[in-house]
Amino acid sequence: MKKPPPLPSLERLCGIYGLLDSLPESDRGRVSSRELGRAIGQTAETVRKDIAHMKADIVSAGGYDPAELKGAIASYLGLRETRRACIVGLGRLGQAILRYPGFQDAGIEICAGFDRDTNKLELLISPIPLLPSHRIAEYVRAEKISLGIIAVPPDQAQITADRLAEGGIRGIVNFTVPVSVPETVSIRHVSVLDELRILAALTDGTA
Amino acid sequence: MKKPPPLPSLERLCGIYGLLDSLPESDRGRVSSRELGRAIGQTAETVRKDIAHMKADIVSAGGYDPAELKGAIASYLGLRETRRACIVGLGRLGQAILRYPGFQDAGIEICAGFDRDTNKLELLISPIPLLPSHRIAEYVRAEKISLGIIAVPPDQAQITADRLAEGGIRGIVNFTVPVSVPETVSIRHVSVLDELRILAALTDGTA
DNA sequence: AGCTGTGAAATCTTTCACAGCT
DNA sequence: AGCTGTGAAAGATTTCACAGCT
Repeated sequence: MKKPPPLPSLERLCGIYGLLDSLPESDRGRVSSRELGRAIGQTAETVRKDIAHMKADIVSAGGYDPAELKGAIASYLGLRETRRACIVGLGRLGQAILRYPGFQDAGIEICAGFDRDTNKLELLISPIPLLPSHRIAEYVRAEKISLGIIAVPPDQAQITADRLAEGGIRGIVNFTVPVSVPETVSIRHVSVLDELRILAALTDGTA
Repeated sequence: MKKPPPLPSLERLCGIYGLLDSLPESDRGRVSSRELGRAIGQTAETVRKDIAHMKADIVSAGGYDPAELKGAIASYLGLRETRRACIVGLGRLGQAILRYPGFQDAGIEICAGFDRDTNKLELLISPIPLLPSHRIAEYVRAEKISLGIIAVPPDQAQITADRLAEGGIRGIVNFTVPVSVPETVSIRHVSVLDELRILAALTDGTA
């Protein structure tokens, strides 16, 4: 990407990209910054600024062309080439992600699953390789996997992160407790509980 | 809460709260702003400012007492009384959340599940009531459920949000495509795909 | 020695306002 | 009439720096 955009802007652009991606192909009309903003809970100006950040030549006659905008975002964010990702932890959550159909044509390829329990590995049916967790570092490195998803029990979170880091992973989506990683690794923590608590705080009686 | 804190601060406080919550009870030592910051990826100053926002009387002799800090955050954010939540969509993801053990003693009580497919409702075994989706509004209102989780297929996301809103829900965690809700409802969108894309952008060759 | 609390500065983001284009 | 692009203003957040406490 030409110049690292502010993180909030990057997050919004990814949201917009996902939105455009889920738009039916048939939707030939143009889309305005106001509509985009409403969909992701932002103002039209913020959306325009985000788009302006990209400094892409976008035709903006009465709104944007969805396909063109999507392409511009993809180029800007480096989403053009598919990134290889793996999941560690094949419990309920891990399997749900493993089976999530949305990764098709989304620029992300889930190409391996890991679990500590070798019995489980044999029972699960999957089109992609499922391997024991002790092979994470080796396999990630060999297969040039750059992104990882952690969906293991809390007490295994840190060792999982360590193994991924050892394999040279670049980014981690962490569904468990916070872990520490080397500076070379970007990490995104996601927690339903945290989200629910944020909502609880936002909506308590006094608010 | 005394005064609505900035959203980023609120998010961090929730993160810290979760962290303290997952700390072993035995951990009698005090915890410093630096440690907390490292765990959630922030500077010590930011953490201190967040804590200062609460204007709580916290003893801060060489760090904070975990239990005291946790209690202060709980009071401040209105996390003291348990909030009732429901899940809509009992596919793989919905079930994973339904079965997630972490809600115990976490101030959130998942007290109903909904799905469009009545066959599925009968097959699933659950200690909490599972009901058909058309009953959402009625049940949410009757049972005073204030938070909802949307884990349905994309094409049902909007109608699900509408039903939750109709039932008077206060907040929604949305795992699907963006939906629009009345201003009375707070919404948090969470998407693995978005997170992976953000990481992809953050870690592409040029970064 | 280490840690917190906090004003002040610096930085980053968003909003406003309006010119220009279709 | 509606929409984008963008400088300038406003606003919010983070970082700095240091006094004060244990």
